[in-house]
Amino acid sequence: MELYHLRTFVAVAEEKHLTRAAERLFTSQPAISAHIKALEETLGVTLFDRTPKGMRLTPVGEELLPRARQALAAASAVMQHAKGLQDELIGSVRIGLNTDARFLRLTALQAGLAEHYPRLEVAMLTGSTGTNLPAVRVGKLDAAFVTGEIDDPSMSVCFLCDEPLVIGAPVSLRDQIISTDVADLARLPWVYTSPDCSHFAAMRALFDAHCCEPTRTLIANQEDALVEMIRAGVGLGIVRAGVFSNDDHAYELPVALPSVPLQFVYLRKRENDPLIRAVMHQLCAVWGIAPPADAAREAG
Amino acid sequence: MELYHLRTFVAVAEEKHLTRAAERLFTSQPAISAHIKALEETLGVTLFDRTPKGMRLTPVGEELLPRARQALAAASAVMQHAKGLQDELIGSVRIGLNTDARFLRLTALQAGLAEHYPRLEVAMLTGSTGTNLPAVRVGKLDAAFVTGEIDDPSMSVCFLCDEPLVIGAPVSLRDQIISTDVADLARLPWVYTSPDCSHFAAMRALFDAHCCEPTRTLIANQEDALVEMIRAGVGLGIVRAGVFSNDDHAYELPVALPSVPLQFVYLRKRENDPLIRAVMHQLCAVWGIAPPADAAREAG
DNA sequence: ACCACGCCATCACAATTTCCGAAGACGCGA
DNA sequence: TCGCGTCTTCGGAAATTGTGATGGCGTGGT
Repeated sequence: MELYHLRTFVAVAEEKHLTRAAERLFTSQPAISAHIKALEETLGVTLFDRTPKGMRLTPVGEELLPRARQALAAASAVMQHAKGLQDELIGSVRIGLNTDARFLRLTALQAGLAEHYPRLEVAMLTGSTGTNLPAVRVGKLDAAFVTGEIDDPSMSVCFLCDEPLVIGAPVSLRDQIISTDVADLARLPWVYTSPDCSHFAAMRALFDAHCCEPTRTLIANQEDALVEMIRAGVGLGIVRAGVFSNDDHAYELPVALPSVPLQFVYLRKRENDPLIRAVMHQLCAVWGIAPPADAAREAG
Repeated sequence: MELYHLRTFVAVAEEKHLTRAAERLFTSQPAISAHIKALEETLGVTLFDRTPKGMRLTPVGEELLPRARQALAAASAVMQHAKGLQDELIGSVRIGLNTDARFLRLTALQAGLAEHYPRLEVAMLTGSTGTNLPAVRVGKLDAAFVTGEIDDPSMSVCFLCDEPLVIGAPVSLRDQIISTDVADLARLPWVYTSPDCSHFAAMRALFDAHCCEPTRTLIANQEDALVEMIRAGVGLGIVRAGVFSNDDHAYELPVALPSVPLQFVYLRKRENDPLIRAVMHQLCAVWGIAPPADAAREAG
């Protein structure tokens, strides 16, 4: 028994004629006849009395008709519900962060996602470039903010902005900072970032260029931990410009540093995933950049 | 969308593998794959995430699954209900009577029908042979008791018993009944049956044989009316033997009359109608006669 | 690092089902 | 009695569905 049997059953019951039911269902009358016959055989009951005037429901058919309607309605409900879910994103998306929410414009992103996909649960998970990348690779994250050049063909990378770096210094060490010469600074205590952080590369470049090695004091792989260490006076460190504005405990040294790109990454194979598309769409709107074109052509 | 799509959907959702779902549904894995693909296309949503380990429901699929189950259950309810109605007779059957209920053994017939077909509504409609036959012909009755020979090829006739006839006379006329000679009796007042009643034929035969004509007094086409007329002293009449046993107002004259057959008739073209079959089966049980064999061979 | 395994998607072709148009059977009404 | 409208049946065509083989892909064991 299939749905078309029931559809035909109901149509014939309502039209009381095979011919009219056939017209209503845009098919031929023999087809309708066969449907009814097959249905009657599988059900083992007679649904209609055949009269010269048409088809009249038997008491059994009368009794089965509302159930058939119910089944059709239930099937229709599936389709209806699916239509409602058509372009709806439901479930959750996990986005890895690598720095503070304001700089990443998270409230705007969250607002855009919430507005367009009210049933999408958005999880913003703090981390760092170093932890975000593998998390995205293994699927623990759907996408993530990272800094620095990403050289991974399995990743799609979306450039957001250049992030200027500065050397941050605690106020408590101001007395010991007599010059902004890198070699001098290297002798002071430093808070290291972890090697998988892009700031680490910037730091290496800086000291290598001046042929010196900083004093290692502490390694922090979370940016806010790093910032707190600097503010607490543990040592100098490389941070994004602006984190110490109007800060009583730390300030920026006027040393030119290269900037690193802030980027948004996700698995390339998911670039056509509606979830990713939606997040990217909102993200690009927030950052004022063009969303990635329909990337089907480079999917192979 | 058809039911098999939903069946496959549910099976895959439960088995989490196309392969296993295919085994469960006794078909091949590509077929299952096609079902899911087609369903996803008609619904416009993605139901499963394809993983190397199998199929995992998406949140959308998760949401649609119970509705799909509901639709399948509704369809299954149709079949279930139909199975229950399989050999059940529902609706009503109209049986025409031509004499009193006890003689027709109606309580036994009613009991048998009620026991085997509790949902069958049985209507016993009083009438006479003359009114019952056309009523059966035009479908106002499904079957009827009649007396006398029936010569109608469109009718199936089932002989039940021979019905002995007697001349009934009112006690109030006893004084005027000096002999049982028919010619003498003919001079007394008579209550006629209508010409379409088999008793009428018996009456005609009786008087024709004795070359006399009875005095017509009143015509009654209902047997109980006839009986009442006789008891009220209106005149003599031909009735079934036994109706006046222990009756204070009328009695039977010892005049030999031919008997007429009591029969049960229905439209021959309905002889395979389950309703007719059921009634005949019960009727024959009550009357202790063999039910008509599967009459398919003489249906043409 | 490699290979074997299990998973699903796709393909071409076969089997089945469904569908159609025509013809037949039947009862009704003119 | 004939015409009309109904449903049923029939043969062949069309569409759908199912099958087995093949390939891509990721995983886990060696």
